[in-house]
Amino acid sequence: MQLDNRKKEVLHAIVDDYVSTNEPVGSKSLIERHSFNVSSATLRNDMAELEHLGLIEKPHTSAGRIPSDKGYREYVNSLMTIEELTPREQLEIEKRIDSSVDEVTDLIKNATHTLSETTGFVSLAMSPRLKKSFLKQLKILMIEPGKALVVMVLSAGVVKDKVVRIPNFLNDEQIMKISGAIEKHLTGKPLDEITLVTVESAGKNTDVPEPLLKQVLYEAYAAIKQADELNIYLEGEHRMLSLPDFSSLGRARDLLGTLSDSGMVAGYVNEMENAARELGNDDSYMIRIGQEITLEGLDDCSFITATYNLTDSVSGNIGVIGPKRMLYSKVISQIDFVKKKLNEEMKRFT
Amino acid sequence: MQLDNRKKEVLHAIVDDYVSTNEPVGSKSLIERHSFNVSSATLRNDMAELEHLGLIEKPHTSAGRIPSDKGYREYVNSLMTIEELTPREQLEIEKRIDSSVDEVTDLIKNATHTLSETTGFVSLAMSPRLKKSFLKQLKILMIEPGKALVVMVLSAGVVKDKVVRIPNFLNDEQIMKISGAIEKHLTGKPLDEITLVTVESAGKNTDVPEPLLKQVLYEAYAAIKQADELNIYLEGEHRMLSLPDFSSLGRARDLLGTLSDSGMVAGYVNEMENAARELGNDDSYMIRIGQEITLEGLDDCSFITATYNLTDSVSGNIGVIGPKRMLYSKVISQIDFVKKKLNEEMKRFT
DNA sequence: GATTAGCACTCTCACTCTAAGAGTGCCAAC
DNA sequence: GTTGGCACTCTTAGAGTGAGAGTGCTAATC
Repeated sequence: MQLDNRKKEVLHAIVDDYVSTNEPVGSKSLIERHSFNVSSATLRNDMAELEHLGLIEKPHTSAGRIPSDKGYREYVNSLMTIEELTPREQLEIEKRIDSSVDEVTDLIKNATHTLSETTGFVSLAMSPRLKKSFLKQLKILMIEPGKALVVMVLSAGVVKDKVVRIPNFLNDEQIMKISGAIEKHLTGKPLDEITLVTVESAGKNTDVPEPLLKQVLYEAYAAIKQADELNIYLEGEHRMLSLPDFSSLGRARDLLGTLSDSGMVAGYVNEMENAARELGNDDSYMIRIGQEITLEGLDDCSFITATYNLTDSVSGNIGVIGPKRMLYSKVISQIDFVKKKLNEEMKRFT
Repeated sequence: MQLDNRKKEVLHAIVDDYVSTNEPVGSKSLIERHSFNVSSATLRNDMAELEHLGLIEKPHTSAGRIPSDKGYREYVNSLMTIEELTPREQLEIEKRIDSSVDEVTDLIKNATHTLSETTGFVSLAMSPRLKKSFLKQLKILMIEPGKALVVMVLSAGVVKDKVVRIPNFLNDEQIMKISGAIEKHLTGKPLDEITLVTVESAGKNTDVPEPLLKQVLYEAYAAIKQADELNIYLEGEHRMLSLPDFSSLGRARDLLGTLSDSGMVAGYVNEMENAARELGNDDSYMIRIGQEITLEGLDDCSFITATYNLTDSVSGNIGVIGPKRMLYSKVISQIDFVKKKLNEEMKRFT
């Protein structure tokens, strides 16, 4: 995209004005609001050119221009400058991040909440991808005949558990043996290297009768697999209803309908993460604008995420879904700052 | 409320027609749609009377009538007849209730989901009130120096845990001793009879140095208290946006805004439950209509809940928030049937 | 070649006006 | 107590209008 300097400034100004006023921007009001040292006719020529390039568009013939998805993309990639949050804003966020919680999950939920409150948009976070974390402890506790609890402590400081069914006849001692054997053989192994075969061979030399043993091992395996399932936390969906961008009930309905399927949103966040890795993206954030988002009903939204790290190899995402018409530089710094604080807090757990 | 038979029929018909058409009901259309053997002028007199009694109202001078909150209340209390679901509808619900889950929480979430899908409204469930359930097991597992996991098995078949901080110097053996002592003394005690004093006296004769011991006991106590905290599961908020009753964005915003504060909703459900108990209500459901609901933004809603039982003394609520203008008899049977299925499934856990 | 002033043209938006339609309340008669 | 009749009220949809904002084009100017 080769744009001369003035055209860049014009696009920049159009995005800024449109974001702040939510009105299509005309050549005259551009002149009024900014100090271009040319006439409105000249800007009209520039604007025609920008429209020709697909960076801005008109809602109708006699309206001003609004940025297209491509225009926002250009703005985000090349034009905007990201400013640090003011100390005051930073303090506001720091106050909200609760550093007294004892579980990583609570910390993440807390950060999600903070992000929704500060941006005023929908915020979301994925639970950490635990595939690369390894087992530090695994205990099977008898709850009652036929039922046991598998408790796992993972290297990333995360505790997971799952209630499982076991054969009725098994006693405490037998369960302890199996539990001990699994722990002994699998401690230190990353979750994604643990398969049903690994678990079965770990329990091999326990003197528990074969079919019973096998069932317990299977359940233990299922518990381990469940531990690395991804969760997503979404918050602040209702905030979208207060934005003029979603004053049409239809759009709002489509948007909230899509967001209610949290599994789908989680899948999309993963897709973004993977795409960024493949591209070797070195930005601290990922961004998708308007139609770039393949989820239904998010055409008028932008989706911004960042990656937090629990350990070097265990990470997750945190981000925001807001209207396309947002103050990108501000929102990006907010996400970035929350992520930074989250990373700091997470050191306590590992 | 003494109404002669025809007036009752008129109110019944107005509610029915308004619920199905979402249009104010006029005297003429009442005659057309129902076989009253009188003229529209007579109905107009009856309607004037019903309006005088505050049971129906006019949106404006020349519109038909719509039921008032009081009218709906009369309808629900005295006029409607609740019909059983058809076998087909029952099957639909049975298919959705997943009987393979191993944890009570999952079962409840599943029932909530089912209820939202079948009614098309917002559904909600409260976690069981565990105050009256008693401790069956309590184990403290060392996770790493300074950190432990308190695992509790409760009489109602529920497993709870909490990560807690403990003094760094404590070793596995000391923790086991404390854990054993607590379990020995508190097993069988209902949660609401366990106080900090009880826990402290339970751990008294452990030979662990005083200040360290005290901290662990306090954390164990905190874990027990956290176990009986109430959770609420809300689902299907976005469905309200598809209803004509919330086609005004303002109303929709207020409603979803209120629902986003799940703690507040949970408090309200508790209040309903307590009020019903005090009144010795023997209905299988509780219902609040329009302004009877003290939550902001729910003026156009009705709130219906039922009580499920995990054990004789451990119960929770499940219900629906929908528009006032709903098919009460149908929705009530749906809630009732889901509750019944839920109760049946819960027997597996206790 | 870039910039500008001027102007005709287009489209939206807010307003007003109007007629149709639905429903009511009341009165006098049955 | 019930009914037919009728004047009255209020909403809604549609049509028409003028103001306002903005554009694109042309011809002149720097």
